[in-house]
Amino acid sequence: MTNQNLISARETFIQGTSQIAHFWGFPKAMGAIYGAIYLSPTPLSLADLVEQVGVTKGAVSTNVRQLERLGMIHKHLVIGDRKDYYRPETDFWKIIKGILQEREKSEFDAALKTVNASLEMVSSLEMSAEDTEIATVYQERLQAMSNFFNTIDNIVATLLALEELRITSLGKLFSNSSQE
Amino acid sequence: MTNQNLISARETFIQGTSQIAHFWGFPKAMGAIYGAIYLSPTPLSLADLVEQVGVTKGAVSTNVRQLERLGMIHKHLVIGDRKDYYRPETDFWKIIKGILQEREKSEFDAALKTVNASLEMVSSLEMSAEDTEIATVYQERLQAMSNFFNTIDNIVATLLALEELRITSLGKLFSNSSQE
DNA sequence: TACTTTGTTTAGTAACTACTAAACGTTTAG
DNA sequence: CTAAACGTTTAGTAGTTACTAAACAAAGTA
Repeated sequence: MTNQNLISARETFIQGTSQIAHFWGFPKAMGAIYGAIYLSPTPLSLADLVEQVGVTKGAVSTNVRQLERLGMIHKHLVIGDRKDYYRPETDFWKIIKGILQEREKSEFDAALKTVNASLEMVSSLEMSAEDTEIATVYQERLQAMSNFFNTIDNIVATLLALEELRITSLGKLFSNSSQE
Repeated sequence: MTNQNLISARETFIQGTSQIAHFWGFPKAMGAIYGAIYLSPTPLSLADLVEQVGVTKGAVSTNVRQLERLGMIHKHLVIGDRKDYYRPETDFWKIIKGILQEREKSEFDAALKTVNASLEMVSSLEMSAEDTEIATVYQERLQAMSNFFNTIDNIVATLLALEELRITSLGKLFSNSSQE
């Protein structure tokens, strides 16, 4: 690739994915690496990534492993070539689903459990009249939060299920065209 | 409040909101402070929060300001009392809407702009035959990502609009009961 | 056998974040 | 006018994170 416009477009994009990653709490290099792989017409080697992203191969090695774990990239092995190449997962719905299951889901559920645990603690034993009033407020508030979390959970599950079924009519409602 | 069950329920809950906050990239103390305010039947002062959360008043001061900026709590001023009291915003949909508008929206849009900027860079000038092929791939991939972001944007906007209209039938579909 | 190529792991570090302790400013009360 | 009450701001710090540089491991090649 020799065209300067393409190179600067790539650099701008990599810069962009880097920022996005940072915003969502991932390492910046991780976002940059995904950006480089995502844009490349051909699978990239570790050495390619070192050159395009500008970090050491150690950093590429660890970040690439994370990306693969999240299902954002895939190993592409070439026979008779010792290098590992990587190609992007381009189905973002699939990526989101994987991340929600792997990362969010676990932490999210843990948080929900804590709220429910508090809720159970309030529903027991006798107490003074004043404290009974407080307990009532606690129950209301904790229940409201628990319900909200369940609602979010259901919405996410529904969205992913819809995408899973590739319901294009709803997709068009949301001007979906990422995979047409 | 004297009942030990209520106190430990509160502590568990505060611990929980603290974890949630940390998971989403906010300070732990911020989550804990919101937890304390959320649960309290009466508005809490800065001194109350210092006691319940266990951080210094400096930390409470700064975190409380953040929470107010995000619309998660509200100042509750009492006439003839110099203290500031805080009460929780209990409508989580409202909170999410505020956060999406304030924090996500800005950063999210910036990221989207970068992708579109890269896209524009590719659509210009003549280049070698080889590079033209690359440019085609770039355009496809960048366009796909741009479309995906717009889809997400539309879904979020739709969800918030639905909640705004309080469409209870859909709410029931998702077992929504946080604000009934 | 020794040398090269490739990826991984480790020790050290620079930058960042969120806190504490304490100084500070402002308002109210005596 | 002084002192107390309250909230904010600042200087310093401990903990965390994501990186680099370099040692290391493994596997092919001369």
